[in-house]
Amino acid sequence: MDMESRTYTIRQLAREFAVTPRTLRFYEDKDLLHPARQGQSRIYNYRDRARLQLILRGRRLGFSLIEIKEMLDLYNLGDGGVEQLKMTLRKSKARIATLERQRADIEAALAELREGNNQIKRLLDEKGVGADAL
Amino acid sequence: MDMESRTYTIRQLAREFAVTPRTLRFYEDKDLLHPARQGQSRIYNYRDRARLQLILRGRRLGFSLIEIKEMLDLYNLGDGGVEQLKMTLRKSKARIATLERQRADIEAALAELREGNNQIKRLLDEKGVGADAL
DNA sequence: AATGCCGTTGACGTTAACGTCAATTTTTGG
DNA sequence: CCAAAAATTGACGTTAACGTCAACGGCATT
Repeated sequence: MDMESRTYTIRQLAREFAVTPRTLRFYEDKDLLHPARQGQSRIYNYRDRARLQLILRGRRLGFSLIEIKEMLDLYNLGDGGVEQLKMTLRKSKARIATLERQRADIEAALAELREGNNQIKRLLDEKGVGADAL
Repeated sequence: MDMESRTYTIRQLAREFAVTPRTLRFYEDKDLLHPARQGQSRIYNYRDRARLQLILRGRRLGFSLIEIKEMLDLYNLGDGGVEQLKMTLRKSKARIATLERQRADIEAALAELREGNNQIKRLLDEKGVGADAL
C-alpha cells in the first residue's frame, strides 16, 4: 500500500498511455473517468489509472465508449438488489458472447494471413530470395 | 462450379448480411468492392460476396475501412516484383502482430468478465437464488 | 396509362471521438 | 515575486461511416 497512493497529473497519465489530455477530459465528460480535484486541477489515482487501462483495451477491441462504459459498470457489482444482479449477469454474458465471437474472427483472420504469408515466402524462395526478411 | 456462378442483386446481398444497399455502394465508392454492371445495375458474384464477408469481419474487429482495404490487398499477391512481395510480407506481419495483441486483450477481458460473473453467481447464491439465470 | 418496385446518382445530414484554437487561471521554478 | 509552463473551460472544426432524401430511369403488373 504505497504504490497505490501514487497520483498523476493529467499530462503524466496522458503521456504514459500515449493519449492527449483532451482525451482524458473527454472521457471524464462522458463519465468514464472521475478523477479528484485539487482546486481546479484534476488529480488521478491508481484506480483512475486502472480504469483508463480498461478503457483503452476496450478501444483497441473496437468498442464504442458507450459500450466500454457499460462494461466498466459491470465491475461495480453488489450494490444493487437481486434483479440488478441478474441484469448485470445477463449483460455480462452478452459481452462474453460477443468477445468470443471476436476471438473466432481473429483466429480466422490470423489463419488466412499466415497462409498468405507462407505463399509469399514460397514465391520469394522460388525467386532465390533467402529468409532475410526479418 | 455451379454455386460459384450464382449472382446477387444489391438488395439480396444487403439482406443476407444485414447491411443496407447504401453500405454496399459506399464500400464500392471506397474501392472495397467492384461488382460488375448489367446496364446501370450492380451485379455481385461469389467473389464479391466473399470479399464482403472479409470486410464485415474486419469491421467486427474494429478496423477502419482503410485498414480493411489494406488487408484485402494483401490477398492480391504475386503480381508484383520482389520488393513488392517483401513489402506485402512486412505489412502482413504487422497485421498479424496487431491481431495477436487483440487476441491477448480479448482473453484478458474474458477472464475478468468471467471472474465478475462468478462473483455475481456467488452473491445470488447467498441470497438464495438458484441457477435459473439462463 | 398509371401504379409500384427496384435500381441509379448526387447532395446533404448525422454521430462518435476526438483535435484545435482562444481566453483565462493556476501552478511552479528561479 | 514574476515569467513561463501547465491547467481549465468553452466553442468550433474534423473525419469516418454511413443515413436520409430527392429526382430520375427501367420494367412489370393491373
